[in-house]
Amino acid sequence: MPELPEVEVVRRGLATWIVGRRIEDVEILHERSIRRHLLGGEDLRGNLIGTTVTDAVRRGKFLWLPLADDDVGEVGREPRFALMAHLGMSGQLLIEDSSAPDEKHLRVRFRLSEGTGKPLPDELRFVDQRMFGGVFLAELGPTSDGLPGGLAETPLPLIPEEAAHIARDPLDPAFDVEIFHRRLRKRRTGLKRALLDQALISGVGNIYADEALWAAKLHFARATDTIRRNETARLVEACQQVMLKALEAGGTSFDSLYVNVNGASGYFERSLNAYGREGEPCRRCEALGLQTTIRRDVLMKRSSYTCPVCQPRPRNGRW
DNA sequence: CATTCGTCCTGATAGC
DNA sequence: TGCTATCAGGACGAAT
Repeated sequence: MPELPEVEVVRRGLATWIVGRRIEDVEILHERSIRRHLLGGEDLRGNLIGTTVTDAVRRGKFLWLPLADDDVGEVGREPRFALMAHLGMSGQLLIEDSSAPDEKHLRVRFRLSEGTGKPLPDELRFVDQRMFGGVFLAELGPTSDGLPGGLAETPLPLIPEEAAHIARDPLDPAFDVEIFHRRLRKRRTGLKRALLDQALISGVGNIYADEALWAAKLHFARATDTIRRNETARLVEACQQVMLKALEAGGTSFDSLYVNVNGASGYFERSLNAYGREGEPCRRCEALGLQTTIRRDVLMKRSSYTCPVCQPRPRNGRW
């Protein structure tokens, strides 16, 4: 499941291989993957064809490619539109040559102009088995979000309206722990629910939420309005540490032509401490000579994994 | 207003 | 063998 590190790996691949290329054609193989483009497939095609990708930007799990219009007078100006993508659960953005056979779950094909110099793959493909993800055209809004977890001054580039409600992620240099702490304390919910709320802190999904909570020795049901400043700091550091480690593991091959999200996340599984480890020993306890096993609970219809010793359940917790 | 729930989707897997 | 049931999860609109 692509969470922030996996999406960042994809972003780097796109920044390396797609920026500067022109979109020559768009082929939509499944309408569902463009459902968030309300004006439909023909509108999407018409708006994309002839534009040039100027950048690859990410916030949380949202990814977008700002586009310059080739029309006279538009080149060189700040892009006003972007091709927005969300990978959902199973989405991939693959950079491939048109000679490569179509993937079984190929949903949208973007044919690209040739780059300068050596021959480059001429297609960007959106592949998505479960179709929770999608692509669409977004209008870029003003820079000053001043909002979700952010500082007043927002560095470029512009943010699509559809992502304006998404908070800063823990790897964003402008992520502000103090603002996050204050907003967290105002919540009347459990800690993991808050972590998964993209309007409060973005990029954290079910897997890294469990990993960060384990690393910070905090329970998912801990009431957010009782969180202390040093606990928030510990949690944010845990999020950063876990995500940076995953990024390090998956980001090493970002210049590969084949940007494979699943391949990247496959590596991460080997270094998980909590997620998916029900019944297996807690590594931290094990090092201390204790025989504790990770337990699984169901929260929000999703699995949550904790160490009952490192992460004791709070008395007045909120599930 | 804040918070929580239900829904979308497909393929792997378990159980009979 | 082949059928059905269950599970996985991000985001968003609906319900509370």
